[in-house]
Amino acid sequence: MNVSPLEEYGLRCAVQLAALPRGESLSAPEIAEREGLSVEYVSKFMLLLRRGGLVRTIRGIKGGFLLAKAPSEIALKEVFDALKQPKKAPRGFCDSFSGKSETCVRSKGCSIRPFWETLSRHVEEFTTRITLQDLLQGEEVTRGKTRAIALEGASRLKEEISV
Amino acid sequence: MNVSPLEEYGLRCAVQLAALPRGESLSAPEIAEREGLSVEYVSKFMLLLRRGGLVRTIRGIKGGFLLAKAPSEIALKEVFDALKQPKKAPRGFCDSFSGKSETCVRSKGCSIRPFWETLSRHVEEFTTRITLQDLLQGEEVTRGKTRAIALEGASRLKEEISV
DNA sequence: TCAAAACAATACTTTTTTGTCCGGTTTAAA
DNA sequence: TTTAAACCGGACAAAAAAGTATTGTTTTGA
Repeated sequence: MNVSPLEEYGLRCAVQLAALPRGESLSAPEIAEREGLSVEYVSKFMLLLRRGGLVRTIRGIKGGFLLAKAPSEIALKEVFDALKQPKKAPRGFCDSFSGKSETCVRSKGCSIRPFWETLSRHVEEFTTRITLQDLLQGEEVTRGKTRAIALEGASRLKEEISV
Repeated sequence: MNVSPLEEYGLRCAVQLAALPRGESLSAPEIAEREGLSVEYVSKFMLLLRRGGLVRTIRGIKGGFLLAKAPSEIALKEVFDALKQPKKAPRGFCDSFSGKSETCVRSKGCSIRPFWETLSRHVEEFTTRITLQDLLQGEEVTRGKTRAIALEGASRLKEEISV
């Protein structure tokens, strides 16, 4: 239950692009310089982000990267999804079954799944609602928005319960 | 942002112990059998859980493992903490600074930290409040409790805001 | 007392992930 | 048309994590 380097650095690079004036681009060496990473490594993230449709590239000398959409249109979840390991499906509880068995031993009556599902849902809610724009606007806005999400989610729960 | 095998399997093994009648123990081969894991692997988890103070062991033939506390006294967070890699501090955003710099490049004005902190706090809230006992009691109870936690957290937020 | 079964702990192997390297293509400008 | 700077993308190396093996210690009971 932790953040992979790919996720952190990739998000940081995306934020760098989000901070640019609309229409401007940034080259890999420039991003690498700003984030203190190697150019090669940054290139790797950017390729993933491009394949995920979040970033457009300009080739040739004077080339670089820019966001494919406005920062306010890009949810953090999109960034994380783009950065996921290409082959590997993401691990949740119960996805994995252990070596000896053909399928999850507890396909039925799993004691862990309900907890895991609820938690995942909350995380997903956050990451789909917070955008690059929100991060740009800094601490105040991010905290404010997360509060709003929590409150709203809670009212929805209340309704579900009272029905 | 995913669950490590250690965390999942370790928690499962803990749940196996929680399901036992009070005072009874379970041997590594028995746990391994029930979870479809190798005995050696299970032993590894159990060692971590013991070092974390969550599990007591009985040595010798007829030996085994049992919880050191009542299932209702063991929060999931304790289990996860015990299973963390011994040396490695957990990765959060901003913990890591990249190769070239001595400290995090964005020690000040980090655009990612407030988001990350808020999310972590929520996750922590869940894992400290849900216990092994809750998992045992099944889907209904777990879902109900997670709802309650969400609602309560939201009211607290409301107070903070209105002050 | 001895053997069998179980925990203890560390070393080892395999797999996955992280991060780098390098030969290729594209494009702007001299 | 040549050159330099940048992206492309797969191969490769290094580090971390997952999972196994092994050797040793403890205890029960024949």
